[in-house]
Amino acid sequence: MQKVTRLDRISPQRADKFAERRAELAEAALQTLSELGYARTSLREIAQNSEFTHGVLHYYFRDKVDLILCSVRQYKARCVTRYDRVTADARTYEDLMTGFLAALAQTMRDEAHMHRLWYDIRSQTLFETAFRADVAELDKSLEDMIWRIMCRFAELTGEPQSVSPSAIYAMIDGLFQQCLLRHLSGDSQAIDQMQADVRLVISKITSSSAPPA
Amino acid sequence: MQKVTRLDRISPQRADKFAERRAELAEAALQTLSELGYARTSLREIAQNSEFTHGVLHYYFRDKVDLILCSVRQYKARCVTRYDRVTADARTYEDLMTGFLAALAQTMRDEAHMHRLWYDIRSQTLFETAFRADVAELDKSLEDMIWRIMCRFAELTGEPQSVSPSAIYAMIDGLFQQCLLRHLSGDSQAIDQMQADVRLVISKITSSSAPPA
DNA sequence: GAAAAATTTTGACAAGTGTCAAGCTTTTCT
DNA sequence: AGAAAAGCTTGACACTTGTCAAAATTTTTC
Repeated sequence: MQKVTRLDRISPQRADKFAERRAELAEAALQTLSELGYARTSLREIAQNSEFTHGVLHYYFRDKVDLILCSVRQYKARCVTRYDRVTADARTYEDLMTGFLAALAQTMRDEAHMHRLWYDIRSQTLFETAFRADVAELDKSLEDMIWRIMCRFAELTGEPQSVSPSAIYAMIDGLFQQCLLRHLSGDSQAIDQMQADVRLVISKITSSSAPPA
Repeated sequence: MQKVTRLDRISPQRADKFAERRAELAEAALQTLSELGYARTSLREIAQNSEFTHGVLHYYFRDKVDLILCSVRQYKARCVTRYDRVTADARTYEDLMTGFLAALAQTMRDEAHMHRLWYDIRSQTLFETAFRADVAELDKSLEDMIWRIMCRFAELTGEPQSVSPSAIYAMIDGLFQQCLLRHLSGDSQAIDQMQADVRLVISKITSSSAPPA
């Protein structure tokens, strides 16, 4: 009973064009989602942020979930390699620290709206199973990204890692999320504050010390 | 041009009854929100979780925002004093640690649905200014709660505090949030994992050590 | 117990939602 | 150039949403 649509055909020539449009519409969806949030984003609103009308969305996507899933995947692709240059360039502990903190600050300033969308969708995942797999995958990618940086820190100090990848990611993510809320609420000191906090926490984490008896 | 409604009268006798109904309906709202999430919670759905019909909501609340705000405040009242018994009872570092970790685990098991609502609404705050003040206040209360525990840790070790209240809260919140997502996704090890992570992080944080040069 | 006030239900409204099918326009193929 | 396919628009559908007013009911007051 499966209806045959454009989505099932695999014309190798046309596939590019089709995928291109999908990406274009997914981009419009990202734009809309980051502006309005998940709860208030409608297909018509998304279409208005593109150069097409709302009907076209069902030509390129099975349904709303399919569209949003595609958007999230597209967001991910841009997101995960963002900090790797920082790791590669740093030659000293302080170099790496400064570079990492600067990258965090720049992300906060330039991509605040995209990141609030990320947190919004991740919260949706607490209720809806639909996005769960994709969100978990993206979350893992971010964790890996942070872990690469922490490994570089460990190399530069000579100390071994003692905190697990997922834990250190969760902590930095928590600090970032807190900063995002303050930043969007108009707190001009939010970014500086976060930088100081992250610096201190990393210094604590990367130094070995016996836990108290 | 302000319309006179029941909300403006201050019959000192009746005020209790009125507030009681409000609380009752706010409770139904909490129930619904924690089950469906913010995006899919409607007034009719809330009414169905109460013993009234949907129309009554506009008798007791100005609008939907008023109702949800009231719910959040009600949620807060129960939430913030939850861990204070742990602090009071503990006589040793290990006591306090065990008690705190047990309280975290119990919260995760018993109140997972309520806490996903909390994260959902906090994410809404990234887009909407309506809840911002209340969310910030509740967030601060939770921060204070965590800080009281950390102060007790500091007392028991004799070491001074070095990480700011907001930073330590953000980190533990991050760990809790990560655990919540795993827990709701069916990961049976999520709680144990969180306990181990929190234990390690607190031990790192509460021990003094010079940051690397 | 009747009048007045408070409470609750009912039903409607205008607006917005995801979805889809029919038709129009453009591109592609032979 | 003509036929066929792909791309896109339009308009409708069934349904849900927040809001509100009028009526029905219960409670209080005198």
